[in-house]
Amino acid sequence: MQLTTNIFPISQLFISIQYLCPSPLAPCPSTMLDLQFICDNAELVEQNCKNRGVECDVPKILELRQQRSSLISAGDSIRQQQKESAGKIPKATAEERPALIAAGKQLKVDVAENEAELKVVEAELFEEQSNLPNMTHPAAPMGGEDDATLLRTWGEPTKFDFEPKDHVQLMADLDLVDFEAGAKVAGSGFYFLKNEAVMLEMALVQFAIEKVRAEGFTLYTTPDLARQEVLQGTGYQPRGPETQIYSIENTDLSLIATAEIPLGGMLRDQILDEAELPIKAAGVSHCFRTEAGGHGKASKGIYRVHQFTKVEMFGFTAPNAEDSDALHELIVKIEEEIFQALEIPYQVIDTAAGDLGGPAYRKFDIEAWMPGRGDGGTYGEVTSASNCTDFQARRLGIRCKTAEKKGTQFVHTLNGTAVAVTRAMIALIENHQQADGSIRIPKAIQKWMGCESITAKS
RNA sequence: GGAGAGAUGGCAGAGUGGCCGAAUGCACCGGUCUUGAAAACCGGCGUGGGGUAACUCACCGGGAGUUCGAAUCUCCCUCUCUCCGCCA
Repeated sequence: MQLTTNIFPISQLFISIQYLCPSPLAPCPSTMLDLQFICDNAELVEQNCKNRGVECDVPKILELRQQRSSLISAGDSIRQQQKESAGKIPKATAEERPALIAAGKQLKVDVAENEAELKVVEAELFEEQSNLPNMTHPAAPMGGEDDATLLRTWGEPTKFDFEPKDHVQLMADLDLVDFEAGAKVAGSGFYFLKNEAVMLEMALVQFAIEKVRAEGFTLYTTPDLARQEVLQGTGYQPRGPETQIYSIENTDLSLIATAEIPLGGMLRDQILDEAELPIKAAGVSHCFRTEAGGHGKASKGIYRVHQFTKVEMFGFTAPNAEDSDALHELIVKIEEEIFQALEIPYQVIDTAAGDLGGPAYRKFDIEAWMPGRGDGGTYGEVTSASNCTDFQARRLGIRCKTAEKKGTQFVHTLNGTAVAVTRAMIALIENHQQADGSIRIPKAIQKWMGCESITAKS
């Protein structure tokens, strides 16, 4: 079973780490499945783990849950006695008092002991439970990275009647980027965009936010930093040897890897009214990734960088598959329309179970044709849209009240890329290059570029 | 950055060691009354855990502590507000 994503090299190191964290880039499964569900559907859960290539110990979870229940019951009854005994003291006579206080002291010790035991069991249970990935959409293909279903293709790989250049060459020739300066200032993996590339970044962002806004998404710019608890709540692992996240020393803050983090964290611990769902939010943010372990993987130019700008869609829906699947479709539709408007050929894939990462129930990626990538061009990932059902919401504590059911239920969350600027820029530049070395600007973004093509400076 | 005040249920707002999971008002839901509505009156009205259930436990911004007993006392943290300074 292939466990690595297409972004990371296969190595023993990663295989072992990925049992804890299926993809260092994707959220870690510290988010989780409902305990009751696991116990009621033990075989299903076990089968799902096999399909996803994740090791799990469901019988151990069942056992730990049993232990937990009895410890809680025992603790409750001790506390009940404690309350009762303490409650008698004010009315007790002077002679009765010492005995009651002594009993109270003993009960206090018993409670502490019970709590300590419970803590151990719960920690173990939490750990086991956290290892379980989300359930998988019945239509998602089985297998690993190479088993994704090709859902559809739009356009044909661009044909050139000249020798096409890759984006590194094009950007150099047109004076659109300065990697040396980036390295000087912040190190390898950083860059300065320059001249029309700056206009292009702004144009792509502007185009994307207008698009998602028209589709009913509320726009946000988000903090580019988030607290540790928000990172974890969203399912990211902020610290540790293989983290993808930059942390700020002497604080509990980290640079976000995607606006999914602040957008998901935005409604943490809230109870929503079903009537206000779905909530559709889109965020413009910078994304920072250490790309630990990513070196050695072909990554020239701006394909894999430590910082880029992205417009991200995020959704909260009512807790049922119909609603979240519907929003998932909408998100993918928007992503496709953006790339169609940019006149970039692409394909849409339905990611296979073994390559989903922890929180995703289903994931659709758009891979754009990149003429300069690989040998004679390949499709490269430019967007990713996941339905995480209630997996993230459980950890984030985002619930809703529904008319039918008593109490609350965890909402479903979804996320998808509208535009990841650097990746989109590669596809745009490489596909729209002309024989004279200039780059044609698609009509959809000309009004922000202020030109119809990028040409070499004299 | 300095000084002060504060954080209690959907909202407002009491409560400063036991009678408090929490008064009261508003909002909300159900009922009575009404031709209908309003008003009035009656009743209900937080979340989570454990238990087949009766029931029980936890939660007063978060964490640790004191105590037989904590919304209430102590310490740390976070956030909000007011004033001063600084600043894009």
